[in-house]
Parts: sequence; structure tokens; C-alpha cells
Amino acid sequence: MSQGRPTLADVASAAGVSVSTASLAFSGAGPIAPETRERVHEAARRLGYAGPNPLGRSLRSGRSGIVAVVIGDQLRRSFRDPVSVQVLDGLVSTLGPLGLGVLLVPAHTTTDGVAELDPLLEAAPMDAAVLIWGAREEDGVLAALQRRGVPVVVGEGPELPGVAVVGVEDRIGTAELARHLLELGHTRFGLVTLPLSHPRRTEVATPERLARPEWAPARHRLQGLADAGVEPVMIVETAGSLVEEGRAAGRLLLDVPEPPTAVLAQSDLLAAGVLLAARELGLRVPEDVSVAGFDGLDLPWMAPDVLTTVAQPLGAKGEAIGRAVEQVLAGELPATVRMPVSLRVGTTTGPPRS
Amino acid sequence: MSQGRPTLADVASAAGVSVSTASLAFSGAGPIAPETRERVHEAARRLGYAGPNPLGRSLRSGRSGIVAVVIGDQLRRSFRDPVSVQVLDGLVSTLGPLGLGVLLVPAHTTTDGVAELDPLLEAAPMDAAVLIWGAREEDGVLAALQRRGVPVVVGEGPELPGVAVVGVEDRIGTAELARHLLELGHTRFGLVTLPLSHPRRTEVATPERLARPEWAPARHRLQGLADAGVEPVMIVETAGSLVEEGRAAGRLLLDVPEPPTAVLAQSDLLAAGVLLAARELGLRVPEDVSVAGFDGLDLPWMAPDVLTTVAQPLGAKGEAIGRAVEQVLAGELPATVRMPVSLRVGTTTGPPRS
DNA sequence: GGATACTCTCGAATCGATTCGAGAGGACCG
DNA sequence: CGGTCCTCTCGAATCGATTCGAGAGTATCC
Repeated sequence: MSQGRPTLADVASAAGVSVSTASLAFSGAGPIAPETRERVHEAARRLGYAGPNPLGRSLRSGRSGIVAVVIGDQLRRSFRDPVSVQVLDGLVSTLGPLGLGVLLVPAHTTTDGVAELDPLLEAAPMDAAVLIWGAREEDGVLAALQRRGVPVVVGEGPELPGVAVVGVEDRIGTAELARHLLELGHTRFGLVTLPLSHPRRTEVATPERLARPEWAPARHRLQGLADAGVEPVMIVETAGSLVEEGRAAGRLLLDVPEPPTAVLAQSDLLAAGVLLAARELGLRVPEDVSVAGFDGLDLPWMAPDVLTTVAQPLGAKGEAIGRAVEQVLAGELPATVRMPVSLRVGTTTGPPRS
Repeated sequence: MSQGRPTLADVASAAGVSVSTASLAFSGAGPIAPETRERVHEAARRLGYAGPNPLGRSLRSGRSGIVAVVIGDQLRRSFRDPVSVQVLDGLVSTLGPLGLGVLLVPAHTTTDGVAELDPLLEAAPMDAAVLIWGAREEDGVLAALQRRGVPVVVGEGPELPGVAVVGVEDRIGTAELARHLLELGHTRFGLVTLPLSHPRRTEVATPERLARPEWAPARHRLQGLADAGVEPVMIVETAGSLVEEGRAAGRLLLDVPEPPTAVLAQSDLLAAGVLLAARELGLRVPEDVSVAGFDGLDLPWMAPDVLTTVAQPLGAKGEAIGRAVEQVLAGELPATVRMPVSLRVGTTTGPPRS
């Protein structure tokens, strides 16, 4: 058939061999005479055949070679945070050598103002799916994937039956950070949290939402604080881990008669925002207020300040997720991985003004 | 067959209809009695059938519903730049409603220190491919895609036969920016460029590389400068659009006996780095040195400075790329799109110290 | 020379769906 | 009551590859 792109059958007949032999010439999965293989390749070259069609191959093998990464409502929002990007980078570089590609799938699509599960979630080819930023049972994403029989790996919990989890010791890390500030002598803490459940606005956290944090990272870090015995005088919940959100939160916390002497933010970008807010309010850091974050990002524009933070191994986390994907594809259910974090004291924390 | 996941055939027999009827019940592409459809769906529900297997469907239709986005060598590097992320966001939100997913494909893989074309490029299923950051004929990516017969859309040129191009009027924008600085009275310009060809280190640009800029955005912006009659006294080429690179470039340009009075950077992140370098060297902006960028990013941490820049419609560019993809999938070759840019004067440019 | 072993090639089945033309059955009309 | 039309369902072919067992042909050894 000269119409359309050539198929293996075309190549086979041009080379004067059977289709099965031609297949062998490309896959190498079976005995074939070097001369025959060369003849097939030669024919392929002549016809402009660029190798077996992945669609046919996938159907036969039942594998698409695609791993879906489910992203939040807006790509922009997910990826403006270097944290996600670094994890994704580790993931891609682990999956690549395995011949696996990463498909970006939005969790929801908004049609006429109504958010629904993205059709890709239900219909795109995928051998496994990754939820980098935790899963909430409520939102149906997990259910949709499990109905399809797609194995799932989630970053940062929660632990759900049949789901592989890769996370960091953020509870322990937060506790360590809190103790660092306690040792410096702080007693009045402000806290800036990541979204506790479905994102909304940046404002003082309500007791109801604090009582039931659906989002694993926020929950763990809250627990870490409690572990260290810290009870913040004021807690602001943000709508996402962005500098602007942190700045808004910082203003809420610091632009009051008796501001806290230390502000803990659940992410570095939020902490950076708090720092900006402090600067705008004429507060010196750390003399007037200490600020600490979480993540261990390298933010060159913060120079000469160096943020005190809890560093998590982001790239390695992505790689661990990649390995977990490899395992679920092999039919195993990987054990939960919790990666270590480390306190990194910078220049933004110090003793409170007495 | 009770082994493995149920197929359409299983559902059909459970519902007591033929496979073709069952197919109709899901696709709706043909007449079917409502009652029959309901019976099929009921059987599907009972068997835990989550809808037609995309692999089978793809093979039949010849369409995978996947658009590859080819990214640079490191994901981290590509996505640390908000520019790419915003374009990608526009792309994803245009492609989503069309039922198309975005597959991230690295251009190269490094095995044992040797960079090769990533196997996914040659083997992953895709209906079309997008090169967000321009294409160079040299690197083989384009050739590999064209050999496969995959239609390609590139962002930011160059214009190649059979390839759709979406870009911005960066040449015109740069010229406008240059004239703004000329009008302010500047005569000694420093220039910080994006990589001119294959990325390497941040250092003073060699005449050879300046003479033959392979990378379209860098080339256009160089041309724009020339259009305005500006000839920089010193040009530094960077290894990529990152704050650190800009900072290094800024030090090279400004830490000299007679520094330029205005520094033009080919991207906002580079300009931000130059700003940092200036600050570190004790130079006031814009009193001692004016700094301008390109892109129109919203960088909250630059406050209270507002960068003078040329704003390009990043999200809209992604959407335009998405529409171009739609067209190439329909078999058309879209005309080259050049989107308008606009000069946005901030607080980082002013008259030179006389 | 004949049996055995080995190497390579081939035909046919299979993966899971879609699609087209054919035909069964019922409704309607004259 | 017979014919026509319409609605719905079905069987079979098809998409492009992989894989397995069978078999042809040649080499090896006694």
C-alpha cells in the first residue's frame, strides 16, 4: 500500500520477507540472520518507515509507556512553585530511561463555570498515574483512576489502601524547626499554612478547617508544631504556595499591635512572601521578627538573606516516586517511603528582641 | 473471560448484545435503543468496566490524542523559567477541551555522558509535537519528528518548510525598548543575551557566536537592537534564562572601571539577576544604571522595583500554539503567527547620570 | 548416508476497539 | 393484506504490530 505512511507489512513485502520476520528485525526479540535484518532495514529506509507504530505495539503489549501526572486545577499554579518542578524533574529523569513518558493531566476541567473531572483522566492511555501533591479522597480523582484499574502513586500521602505513598519526614522536620525557635527564646509564634483543604482565600484560619486538614502536607506540618509544643498565637491559611500569598499572610500577621516574634511558614515561597511583608512594614529580620520556611529552595533573589528552612530532597523524592511507579508497574505494591529532611539554619532566625 | 480487566466483548456478552452494539452504547455514534444502551451500561457497571480501552480505540482511529511537548535537556531548567510554564499553561488549557493530552518529552537523554536523542521522541505515541522554545535544525529533533511524519508546531521560529510557527514581535519590541533608552539619553549599553546557540557558560560573547545566532529568540532580539541603532559596548551571553545567570552576567558587565549606563537583558529573569548584581555592587537603579528585561513577568519579590520590560502575551501564545496544533491535526498548515508585544516602562530605567 | 541438531523464517492468532453494509423485525400506508 | 420505510442490531473486516509453534533448510556427527 503506497497510501498513507508505510506499515511493517509494506516494509516486509518490500524486503521480500514475512511480517513476523520484519518485526523481528526491529525488535530483535528472536533469532534473525544479520543479512536479513539488514535487508529489512534497508527497505525501511527506502520507504521512509520510521519504526513500528507505537499504537499497534501498545495494543498488543497492553502497555502504553505513559505515566500520567495529575496536576492541580491550573498548570500555572502548580508549576509556579519550584517544589513541584523539581519533583517532576526527578520523576521524568527516572522514568525516561525506563522508556516511560510523562503525560500532564489536569485533575479538573471547568466547563461553563462547573468543575468536572477532566475527561483525560478517564480516557487517556496510561500505565500508571502519579499525584505529586497528595490526594484527597473527596475529589474523585483517585476513584476515577482506580475504577480504570490504573495503579496510583501519590506524593505526600495520605495513606490509602492499595496506593503507594512517597513523602518526606515533614512532621519531624517541622518539630525540629520549632525547637530551634524555642531554643532561641521565642514564645509568640505566627503560622502561615498551606491550603488545609480545598483552596480558597488567604485569611485567618478558622477552627473548623484547622480541626480537619484534608491536605496531608499541611496536616503533617501542623502536627510537627504540636509535637514541639508550639501553639501559635495566630494562624493564617493561604490559597497556595506562592510569594504573593505569603506576602498577604505576612501582612495579616505582622501589621498588628503586638505581632509574633517568629513566623513559621509551611513553604519557602510563603516564607519569602512573609519576608517581603516584613520588609515593607519596616520590620528588620531577624531582629524584629524571625522567619522560617520549609522546602530548602534555592532562591537567589533573597540574597543577602538566607532563609532558615527545613530542606527536603526534592529531586530525590521525584526519583523515589519514579521507582515506586516502576514497582507498581511490575505488579508490586511499594512500601511507603518517607525521606529524611534536615534543618538548615540561615540568617532569618535569631533571638527575639527582649 | 473473567481473567484480567473486562473488555467490551465481556460487557457485550454480559448484556446479551453484540460487540458492535456495545460499542455504539458507549460512543453514541449510531442509532441505538435507549433501553439497549442502558442494559449495556448496567452490565458495564456490574463488571467494573470503565469505558473503552484507549489503546484499542487509538489503533483503530490512528489517533492517540497525545501532543508531545519537547523540552530542553533538563526539565528543571525549562520550567524554572515562568515563561515556559505560562506558555505551557495556555497550551494545556487549549488542548484539554479538544481531548488532547500533553506528553513531556525530553529532547535528549544522556547515557554515560553521551547525549542522544531521547527514545521517546522516536517511539512515544503522538499526533503532533510542539517545540516551545524554538528549533534548531542542527540538533536532530525536528528531523526525527519529521521522519515519523509527526506534524510540528514551533514557538519562536525559525521558519522552516512544513513547520507551523507561533512567535511574538520580539524584534519590534526590542527596538522599541532600545529607543526608550536612547531617548533617555543613554549611549553606553550593556547587553545580556539568551543562549545564542548550544548553551554553555555565561561569559563575554565571542564574535563568532554573535555572528551566527542559531536560536531564534536571541537572534530576533539582537536584530531589534540593531534596528534601533544600538551597538552595545559589551555583550555577555548566558547559559540560560535564570536569575543566577543574569547575576553572573551583571557582575561581568558592571564590575568594571567604566560600566555601561544601561543594561538590556533578553529576559526578565536575566534582568532580575542584573538588578541583584547591581545592588550587590552598590549601584543604584536607575540612578547609576538602568536595567530592562523582556517578557513582562510578574515578579512579586522585585518589589518595590518595577522592571522596565517588553511584555509578551505568554498565555495567549500558548493558546495560539494550541490552535495551530488543532489546525495541523486537521491537515492544514497554519500561517505563521506573530503576536504583538508592548513596552512597559517601570522604575528601573531612567536618564543616565551625566 | 542417515539421523540429529540447529538456525532461521513463516503463517496465524491475538490485543480491544470501531465502522460499514446487511438484514431482521415492526410500524405504517394504501 | 402486501409493500415500503424505518429503526435497531449484528457479523465481519480492519487498524499495526507481536508472538508462538511449526516447519524448511542446512550443518554436524557417527
